[in-house]
Amino acid sequence: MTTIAGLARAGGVGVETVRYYQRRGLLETPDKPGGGGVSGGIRRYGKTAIRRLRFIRSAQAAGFTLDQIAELLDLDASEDRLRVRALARERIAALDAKIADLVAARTALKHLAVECQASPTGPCPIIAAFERGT
Amino acid sequence: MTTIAGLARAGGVGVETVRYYQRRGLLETPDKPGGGGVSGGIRRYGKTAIRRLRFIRSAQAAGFTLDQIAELLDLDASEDRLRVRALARERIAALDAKIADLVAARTALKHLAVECQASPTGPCPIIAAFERGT
DNA sequence: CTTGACCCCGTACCATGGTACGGATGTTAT
DNA sequence: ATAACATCCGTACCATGGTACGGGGTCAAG
Repeated sequence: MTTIAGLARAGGVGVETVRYYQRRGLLETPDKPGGGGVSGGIRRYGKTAIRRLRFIRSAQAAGFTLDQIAELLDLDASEDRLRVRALARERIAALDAKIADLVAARTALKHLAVECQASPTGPCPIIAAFERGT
Repeated sequence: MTTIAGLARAGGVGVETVRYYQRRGLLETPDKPGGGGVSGGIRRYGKTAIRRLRFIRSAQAAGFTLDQIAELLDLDASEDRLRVRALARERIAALDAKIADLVAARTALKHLAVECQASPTGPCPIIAAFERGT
């Protein structure tokens, strides 16, 4: 049981980020303590919260948006594995597309950089390629 | 010589995007015509503008930010090829890092998806992996 | 019983790359 | 000359994922 700062530390994020996730509905905001109607002041977070925060971070690392992560968290509760797999497949396809784009860009740029170094006269091939719309 | 709509079409972007690039200083805003002080109304764009717009689009495809593209455009004028190569190398390194991240995410996710399909009992491996922080 | 550190909450702001609105003015076709 | 349409320009808004601010409350140590 820690405070919000401890939770944030456990998840490797800032306190403000935790609060942001709460606003987004990704993390729940626990009730304040004070067993008898006393409006106690400071919320406490347990292992569930930490697990959830880690979930968010690693799903994010897999490229899911916060909206998609919200859905995954719901699916965690509903155990709809088909839908989870569908989301995973979608994400894989998107990652494949993105990777292909980046590899193409990288290859082209690398080629141009080599060319530019090799031929120090005339217009810069990198700039020229961009001007041709390549 | 076309209007802003023609320029936008030539670059495959919307008119508002052209105007946005102008605001960002990436494209110049030509003087309005009207040779004798008459404040003529409609700006005209030539091949230079089209080339510049294409430049922006293709540099963007290589992952440069608009700020970096602004610098590249300046370098185009100054012919500082060393700096251009430096920017290109930076970009290549960033692309490599990004690609590695995405490939790792893709591989992990793919693995989990297969696993999830293979073992339809117990907790969903995809969800479980995220909860472990993988 | 005060000081200092931390928490709470609403609200505002940031970067990035646009997209939309709307009144005024310009241009073109009929 | 008048309707229809495009351009101009300032300004506001959008999504995404945060980050910062400021006034007030709470809590533990000294």
